Amino acid sequence: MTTLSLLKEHVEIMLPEDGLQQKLALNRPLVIKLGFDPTAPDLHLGHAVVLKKLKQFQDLGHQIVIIVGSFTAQIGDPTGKNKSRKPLGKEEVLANADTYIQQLSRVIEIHKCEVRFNGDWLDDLTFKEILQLLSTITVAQLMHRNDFNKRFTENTPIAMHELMYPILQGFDSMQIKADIEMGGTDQLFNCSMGRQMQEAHGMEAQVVMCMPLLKGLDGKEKMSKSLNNTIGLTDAPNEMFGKVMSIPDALIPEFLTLATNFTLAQIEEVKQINHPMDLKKRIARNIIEQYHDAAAAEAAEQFFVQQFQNKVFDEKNFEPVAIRDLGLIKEQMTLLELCHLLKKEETKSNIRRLISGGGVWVNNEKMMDPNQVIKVTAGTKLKLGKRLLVELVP
RNA sequence: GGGCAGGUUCCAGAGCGGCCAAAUGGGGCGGACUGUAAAUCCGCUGACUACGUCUUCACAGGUUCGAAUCCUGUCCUGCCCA
Repeated sequence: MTTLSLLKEHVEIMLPEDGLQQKLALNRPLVIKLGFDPTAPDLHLGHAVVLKKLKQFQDLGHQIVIIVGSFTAQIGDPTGKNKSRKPLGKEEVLANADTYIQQLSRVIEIHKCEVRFNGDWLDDLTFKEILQLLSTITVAQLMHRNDFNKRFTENTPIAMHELMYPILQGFDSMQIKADIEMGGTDQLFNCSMGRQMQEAHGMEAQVVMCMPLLKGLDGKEKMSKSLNNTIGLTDAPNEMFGKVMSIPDALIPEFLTLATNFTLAQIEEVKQINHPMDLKKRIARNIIEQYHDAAAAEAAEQFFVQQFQNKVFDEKNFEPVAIRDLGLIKEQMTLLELCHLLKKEETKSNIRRLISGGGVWVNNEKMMDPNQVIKVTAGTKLKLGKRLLVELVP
């Protein structure tokens, strides 16, 4: 396979179409830009699609520049959904950037990347300079952006500063003299703004490469933290396995090409597997191999088969929780109280509903009365909802 | 600046003086079925010291025995006009 076709693999949008080969023809390390907002610093498989592509560039000796949107985070990429975003403090930005970078290193070689904060150049812009920037962009151009257009025609508000977001992102590209900007297809507009601005300022326009957006566990929306349909890069193996098994079958081809690291030949091979369930298992294992290791993948599969398919409530599948760590030391308490201690993030009302709805088992027996008093003793096994399995230990 | 229409629970969207913690749909969470798939069916979906209590319908006051619903002011949004 040629370098070009390898790099083009899975790419959904390339702007201009022959841009990549032209850049490669320059025969020098290219500056590849990837930006992110340091808001929700949890990377998932959706991000990984783009990151894996970056890794390919990196392996070929190109320079990756990560832009931390320390400034733009305060605006927020206008999706229309995030209402008023509270400005992040400096420490918060740094902390988020840190965890983010740490997670990036699960896919790319972070020590070879350059990390820049766009506050470095955006913070100090004067109003005059800003106006100069703005003068190269027309309202009609901005309105081409899908999101703006939609909101405008639907009479939902668009704040002025939201219009600035793509422009600032374009400015970032000017600053670092990006040759290529990568992103998901949802970034197409923002990225092409960079092209236009670079050109307007006498620079060579960057090439825009957009990767497809991986769908989330619900099979409908794109994978996104706020939709709670993600498989996180740092998720535990068992969690990853279960999540992959729960995707709708219709999503299999997409996961196969975008979430696994199978080669095209391997994909063809794996596709021969008949039962969708087995196919998903294969995918799940591959994903865990990428972010953990083969042994973990093996173990996760075993766990899954035993726990959810054979419904064997094996001792070792229960997560041990020390009674003394529960915080409340009482010999007896109501089921409600105990469950709440095990699922602190839920409201008691929710726990109550969970119990009354038949979602709680104690020692393999369904308990539907929240007020049932039970003895808190070591060896007690609880199942709360579909996922949480707990065994009390001293 | 003027005229008009609006701001309701996670979202969309009813309600327009008591039967409203608020219809309906979506989403979410449980349960049945299953392959932790899809489809289908059932229950739940403000909080709590829970057969009762408390806090919600932009905000602040007011009228009423009683307000999401009426009045006044404020803030916010959209449309039209300037």
